[in-house]
Amino acid sequence: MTTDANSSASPPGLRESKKQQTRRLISDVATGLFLSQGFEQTTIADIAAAARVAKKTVTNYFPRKEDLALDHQDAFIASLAGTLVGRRPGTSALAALRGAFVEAAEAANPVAGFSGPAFAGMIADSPTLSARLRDLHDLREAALADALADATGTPRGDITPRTAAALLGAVHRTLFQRIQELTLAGEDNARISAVVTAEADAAFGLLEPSLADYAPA
Amino acid sequence: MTTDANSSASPPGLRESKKQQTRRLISDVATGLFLSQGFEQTTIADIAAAARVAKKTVTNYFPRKEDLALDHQDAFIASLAGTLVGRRPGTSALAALRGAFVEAAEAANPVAGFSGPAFAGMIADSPTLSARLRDLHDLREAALADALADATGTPRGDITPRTAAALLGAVHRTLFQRIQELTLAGEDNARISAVVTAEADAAFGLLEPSLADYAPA
DNA sequence: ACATAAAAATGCTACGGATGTAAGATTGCC
DNA sequence: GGCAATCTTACATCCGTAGCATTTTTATGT
Repeated sequence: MTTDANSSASPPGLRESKKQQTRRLISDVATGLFLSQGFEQTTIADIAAAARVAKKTVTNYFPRKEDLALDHQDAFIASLAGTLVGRRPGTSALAALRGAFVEAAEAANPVAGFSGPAFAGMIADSPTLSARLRDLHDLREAALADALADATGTPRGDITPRTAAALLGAVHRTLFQRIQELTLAGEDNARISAVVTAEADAAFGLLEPSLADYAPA
Repeated sequence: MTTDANSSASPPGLRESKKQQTRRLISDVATGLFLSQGFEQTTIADIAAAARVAKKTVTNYFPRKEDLALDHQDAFIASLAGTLVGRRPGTSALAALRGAFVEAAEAANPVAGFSGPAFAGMIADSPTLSARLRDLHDLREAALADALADATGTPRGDITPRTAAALLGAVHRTLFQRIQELTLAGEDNARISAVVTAEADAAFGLLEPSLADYAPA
C-alpha cells in the first residue's frame, strides 16, 4: 500500500511528498466528480481537467478507472485473514469472523459495507464498479483461504480450507450486500445495524453446525 | 432465449433462418480465433474480417465481446435452480445439488467446468472472461436463492435462503475452479473426475451438518 | 407479379478507456 | 553547479462500444 521509501528511514522527501500530494489531489477530485455526477458519466478527461493535470498522469497513478473510486482495497482484502490471524486463543475461525462482523456492523464500519447512500448508489448503478467489488470479495476470500490453510497446518490450495473460506466469505459477502441494499433503501445506519446484526445471527448461525470446531486457536 | 417467431406456429422462415445462420457463423469463427490466438488478442475487426461481415453485424448479434466466447449462459445460470426444482421427493437441497455435481463430474459435463484445456486457458489468461464467469456464478447463485425461497415458502430476499444459496453456490464455485485448475495443469478428464469427486465429498460433507435438513422435498 | 413496408447488413463517425513514446521539467545526489 | 533519475506532459494509436444514414434483402399486400 504505502511506498517503500517510507520504510527506509528517510524523511518524506520533497519528491515523494509531491507525488502523494498530486495523487491525493487526483483522487479527491475524482471522488467528488463521481459522487456528484456518477461514475460512468465521469470521464478520465474530466478528472484530468478538473485536477489541472494531464490525462496520462491520472492513468499513471490509477491504471484502472475503478481504482479511483474504490480506496482502501488492500485493507478490505486483508480484513478477513487479519481477523483470523489476530483471533484470541480459544476461538474458532467462525467465532472470530462472526464476532468481528457483528462488531463492525454495530460500529457502522465502512469495511463491512457502511459507505453512505451516495457511495452505495455510485456503485449500484455502475457495472464496472460492481464487478470490481466482486473481485475484491474474491481476493478477500482467497486471502482467507491461505490464512486458514496456514492456521490448520494444511497445504495451501487444499480443498478443505478453500471450501471453509468460500463458506465464510459467502456469508460475509451476503451480509455486505444486505447493508448496501438497506443503505440504498434509505435506512439510516442505526436501523441497518440493528437489522443486519439480527440477520448475521441467522446467517452465521446457519454455518455453526458445520464449522464450530474448525480452525480453533 | 429463442425468438418468439418460433413459438407462433410459423415455419422457420427464410429471414429467421439466415439470421441464425450468420449468428452461428460469427460465433464459430470467433471461437476458432479465440482458441487459436487468445481472447484478448482477437479483435472484433478480426472476427468480422474472418467471417466476411461488417464489424457492426458482429456487435449487433453479440453486444459484448464476452458473449462470443461464453455460450450456454442461460443453461449455466439456471442449472442449480433447475436441479433444486427437479429434485426427487425426500431429498434435501444439499443432497440434490451434491448428487447433481457428482453426476456431472463423473460425466465430465462442461457445465460443471469440464471445458477442455484450450478453453480453460483462454478464460484463464483473459481478465474480461474471468470477470464474466464470476458474473455467471453470481447470477446462478441468485437464481438458486430465489428457488430456495420459493421451495421453503420464505419471501424472496430473506436472509436464510440467500445465505443457503451463497453456501451451496460457494461449494459449487470452488469445485468448478478446481476443475479448471486441474484442466490447466494438463490432467486428463478421467483423472480430474476422480480427484474432484473425492474433493466434492469433502466439500459437500463439510456443509452437511448445517444444511442436511434444509429445504427437504 | 409487382410494389411497398419491414428488417437486416453495411459503412461511417464518434467517444471513452488503456497503452506507448518522446520531449520537457523537476528533484535528488555528487 | 551539473548530472542522472524520475515525473509530467502532449501527442498518437488501438480497441470496444454506440449511434446513424444508406443500401440490400426479405416479407407482405394488392
